[in-house]
Amino acid sequence: MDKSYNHEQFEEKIYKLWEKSKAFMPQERKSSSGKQEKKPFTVIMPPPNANDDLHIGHARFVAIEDILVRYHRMKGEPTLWLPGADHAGIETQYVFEKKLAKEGKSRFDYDQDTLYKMIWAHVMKYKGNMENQLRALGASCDWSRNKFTLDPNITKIVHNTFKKLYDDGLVYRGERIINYCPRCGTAFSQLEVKHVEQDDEFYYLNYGSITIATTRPETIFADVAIAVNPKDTRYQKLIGKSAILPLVNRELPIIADTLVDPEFGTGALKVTPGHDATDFEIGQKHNLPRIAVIDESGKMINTPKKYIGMRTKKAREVVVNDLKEAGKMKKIEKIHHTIGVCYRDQSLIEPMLSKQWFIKVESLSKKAFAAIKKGQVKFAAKRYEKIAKHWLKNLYDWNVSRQIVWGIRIPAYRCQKCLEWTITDGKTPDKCISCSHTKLIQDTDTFDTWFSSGQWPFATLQTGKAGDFERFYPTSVMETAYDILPFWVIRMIMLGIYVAGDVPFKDVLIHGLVRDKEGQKISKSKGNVIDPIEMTKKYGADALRMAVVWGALIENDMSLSEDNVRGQRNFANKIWNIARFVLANPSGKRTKRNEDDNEVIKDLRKTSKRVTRLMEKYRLSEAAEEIYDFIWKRFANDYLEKTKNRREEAQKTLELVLQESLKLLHPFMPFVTEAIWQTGKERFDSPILITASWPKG
RNA sequence: GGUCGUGUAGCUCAGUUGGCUAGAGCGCCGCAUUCACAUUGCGGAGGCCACAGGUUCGAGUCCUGUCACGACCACCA
Repeated sequence: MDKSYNHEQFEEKIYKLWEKSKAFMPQERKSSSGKQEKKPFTVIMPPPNANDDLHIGHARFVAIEDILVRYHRMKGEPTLWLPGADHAGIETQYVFEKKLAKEGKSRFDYDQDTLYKMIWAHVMKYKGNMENQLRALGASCDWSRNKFTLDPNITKIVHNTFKKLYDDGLVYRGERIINYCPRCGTAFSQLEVKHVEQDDEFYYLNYGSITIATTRPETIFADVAIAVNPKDTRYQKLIGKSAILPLVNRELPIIADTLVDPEFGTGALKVTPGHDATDFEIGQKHNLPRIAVIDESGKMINTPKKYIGMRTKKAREVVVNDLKEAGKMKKIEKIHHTIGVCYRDQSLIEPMLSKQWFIKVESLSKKAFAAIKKGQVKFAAKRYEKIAKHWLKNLYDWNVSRQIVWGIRIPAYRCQKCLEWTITDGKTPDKCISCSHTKLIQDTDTFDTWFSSGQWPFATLQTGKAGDFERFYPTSVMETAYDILPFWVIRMIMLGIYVAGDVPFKDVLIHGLVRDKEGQKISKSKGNVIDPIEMTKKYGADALRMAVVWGALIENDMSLSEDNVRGQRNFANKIWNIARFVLANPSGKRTKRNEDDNEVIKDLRKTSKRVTRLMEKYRLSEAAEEIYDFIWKRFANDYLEKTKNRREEAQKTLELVLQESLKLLHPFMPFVTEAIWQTGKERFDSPILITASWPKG
């Protein structure tokens, strides 16, 4: 054995050894007495986006899940960790469009089919890359069951689910105010809109009999009424009268609605149902028309001629100027308020009218809520249960259509004669369901990525090997980051219950983010990124894995610095050198244990017991520290030193303690422990560590 | 405005039904070198556990309030 552990020399070889041993696949381990196999332990990997390298956050989830999986595998449970990749609709298209822009091209230079194929090629490259990075981190997942969200049999399931929802009356196509990003050219769901605070101008405009205040004067042409609060004494006598829209002198009715806040602005609201969600609601109640003055590219329409075609920002300037000239601008104030921006590119979200496919969520979310309440889904950290429940109670109907090509095309076909829609399970229909006309055209929209990934646990198992779904569903634990709890976790519960008839997982383990050593969020713009692959190359996968679970509870954010990784590399070297010491001597024959031997074995058992208990409670950082402390302090610094003048006598005990230490540490640091095991395997109780038996407490 | 959460050594964090003489890693200081490992060993400094009240034989741990910070949500045009 070398003087220090050289990870580069072992990692690839050992990964291949594991794969060859088939340990990554769930093993049938019927006991000799013919009893049933142990209950399987199943984890569906949150599929990383197939559009980029893994980042440090991925390294943390890989470490956490792999630790759990390896632990349960060693306990002899048939263990399945099912890997996959996500096509990540909007994110991937966004990345790809940036790449096109660099070449001076845009998505509008290609037809839908060509663009789709180009993105496909791009994604396939990154998908393979990403999978190799998972291997480099030591992920012991079953590659024979690897899945991609755009696999034909997965999209088939997604189509079926949509059809089922439609047949059950849970899908409708509705004109609603949607969150539209003109730059991305697509609508977003409620969850994909970020709110940021900013200062803006607040314009007070003269509408004849009444003054209104607005931040968006360019939308006045879409006004259809003025609303005041019915209790507002200032305006009560104006209700039923009319106001005059400046610049175009259109008459607007003054109506009363309780949604108007009398404290805000002048207490009078310009009702613009075409470009504001609240106004839309008011408009519906009062049966008002809807006018759109901004189109999908963010340009003005349906306005006086001079504004048509202007971008909204420019239009605002010109309108403000015209209002001033017309003497209709009473005053301008500053206002600090919150606006919606695209979570992807931070550009302003335009609320606008659009026809989209919606899913009625109420019946689904109620069942999901009940499942959590009944404990069918348990959250390892209670505070996330609260958040999940909060979300399930506050969901709007889910807009699942996106105006992008990169995704699963919605199986909705529109009749060219009667304009009715025919929904199928993916097949092109022969004829329209309402008029039997035979010319139909498919909707060009694709599904929200979360609609397909919300079906991931049952979709992956139903399209896997025969019997997988029956054997592994519901899965044991869903481990994922808190920032996608509302996007993903609650949708999986909703759709899992609805389609597969049972919750998708029994436990939810939410992990926190990895931050830099000052506790700052990691981002490319801050320049504080920690590249997991670079760390792996420099210090070894074991060191990185240990570092990303070390020092903070799984559910909390953690700070990581290179020093932490280096420290764990030192620990890997420590166990290597312990082994070097122990394995240097020939295996002892019969030996007499003295008090030191007995004590260390007793402590080993205590440690094993504690570690096991901590693992069951997902307290991985404490388990890691327990093992670290035992191996470094108790075993190396204390016991091992005491054996130096009685090597032969203590040899058997040294080997036993080493063997059990390697087992305890293996889930955390799989490579170095297996490397040692293979070096001295004739002295240990299994030919390969990955499937050796977990120490008894 | 609402919800969730956080404030413990220089830094990053543990401290799970109240018993702590408050811990770990990193950092810092001193000493040790042909011993499995300097990717090391031994020793050490460093904390009114945010603040103020309360419950209790006993509170870092429970309750109330205050202050500070963070995340998320919301129809304030």
